[in-house]
Amino acid sequence: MSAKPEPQPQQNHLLAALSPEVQGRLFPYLELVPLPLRALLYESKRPMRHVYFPTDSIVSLQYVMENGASTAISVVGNEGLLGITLFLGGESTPSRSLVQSAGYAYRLPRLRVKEEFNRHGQLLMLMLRYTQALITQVSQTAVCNRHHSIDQQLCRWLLLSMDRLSHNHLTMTQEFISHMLGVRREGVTQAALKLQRLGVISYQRGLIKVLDRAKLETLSCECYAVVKKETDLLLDYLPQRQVITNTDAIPVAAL
Amino acid sequence: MSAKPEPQPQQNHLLAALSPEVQGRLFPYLELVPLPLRALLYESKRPMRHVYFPTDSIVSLQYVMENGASTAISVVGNEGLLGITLFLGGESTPSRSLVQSAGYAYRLPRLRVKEEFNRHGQLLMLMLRYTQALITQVSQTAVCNRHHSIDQQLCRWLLLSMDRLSHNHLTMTQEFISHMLGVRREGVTQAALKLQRLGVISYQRGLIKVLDRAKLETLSCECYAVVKKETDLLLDYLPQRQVITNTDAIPVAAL
DNA sequence: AACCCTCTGTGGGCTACCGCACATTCATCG
DNA sequence: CGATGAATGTGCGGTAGCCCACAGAGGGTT
Repeated sequence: MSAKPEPQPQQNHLLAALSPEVQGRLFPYLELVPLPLRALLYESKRPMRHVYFPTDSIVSLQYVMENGASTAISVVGNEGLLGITLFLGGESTPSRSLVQSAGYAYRLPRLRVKEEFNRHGQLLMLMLRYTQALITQVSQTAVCNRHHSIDQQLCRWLLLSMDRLSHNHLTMTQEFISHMLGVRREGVTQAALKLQRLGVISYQRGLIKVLDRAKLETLSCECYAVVKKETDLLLDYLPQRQVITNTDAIPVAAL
Repeated sequence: MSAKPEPQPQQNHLLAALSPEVQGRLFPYLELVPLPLRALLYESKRPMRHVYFPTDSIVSLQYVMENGASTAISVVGNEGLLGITLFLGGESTPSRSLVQSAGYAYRLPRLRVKEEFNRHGQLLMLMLRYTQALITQVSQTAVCNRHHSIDQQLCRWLLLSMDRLSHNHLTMTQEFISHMLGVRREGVTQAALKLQRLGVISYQRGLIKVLDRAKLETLSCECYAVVKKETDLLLDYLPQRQVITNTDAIPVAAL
């Protein structure tokens, strides 16, 4: 911990896209919190107290069923935030948020979020726009679950995770991935073996290294590209601060 | 058409939940449009021009893949609206909206929606709250696609559709349902046969009658109940107009 | 009445994935 | 340094859903 640089709020793309004025109001209330592997940010059906903005961590939204089986419906990293339910008007969701890659996040108490919302400005707009991207990801997960093989889904999962990290390795076991994809562990083993034999990845005991990202993309189903495109659109839309100056009206695009 | 009563805006639960004041502002701009079976409200990636509030029609949100295969990710009827993308800040989505049960909807031009949004009042709050319910439905579809049998999914689908109609019969062929669920037509035939033999439904050439709704619910997976509960929560939350009086601040629940 | 087209039912072979059981490898820790 | 437990590899039978081909069965039309 000694020499490791502390994450900055700007590492989160949404926080970075806010104008200096809004940043000035909000940043004093940001709290840096470490997110250890497998921590639960939100339990299913429990009230939420903060909105989280990951800097270098990855968090998965997971639906857990009655029999304990689960499926991840989206992956959130420094491109997004956790807690959209708070501003959508609910207190909780049927899903839970599980840390999939350890790191840090900044969090904002829900009261501060409420205050900022009542200004009807950038933060609201950003969160709405992000919600759009999230819906795309969840929808595409539904499609992928129906139509694509475990092999393809593993590629999609690896790519989505890689995009949210600054390095080319992931710390997660096959067992863990199987829970994320909602499939058997053995199925993941088979898929991972294929990828390793193709020289696309290498791994051992919970450490996965991506060796050939381009090939990984060709092996993935179209679902990854669709989600990536939406996420990139979001980023294109955000960082132009000079455009986002009106804090009185919500700039609903193209209306 | 002669004796058939014209649908009223209040048949849509969201429109009905608006205060008289907001209704007074918006209703003059509502346009009643017939939605014939299999009409497309929004094409994938095409700009949207209106927000639609179904009264007695049912519309499905569908994702279509490169090879033409498709899956419906949600069902929208008089409990909701179509076009959340417009206020989330996008111009289009990768999905399309297909009329699954003919009927009517009221629609509002996007400029009117924008105007009403800039008041930061009830309409925005309603749409946010509805978005929450929609996300739940999409997520649960993802889970269902992964974990449940065609039999169970057919039950879920029939129940979701029934809830949005005032009668107990559906006009849709097995072929059509198969496209909605993203499975083969023969798979739907098998599932439908089982339900018919159990006396739960009867059908012939595109007309399905639900005979034993209670049993249909027991045969369905938990996904239906989860979605139903969220939708009901939405309805509980909305119709108390006396509570929703502040049109200056967004009443973000529980913040 | 004959025809046609849509909708529904059925069968056979195939594959992906599941559930289960167990073997093997590797890192860590006493 | 050997033991222990977690992570990964493998095999086998079962099954749900796929693809393909085709056979009835109604309903509507001419």
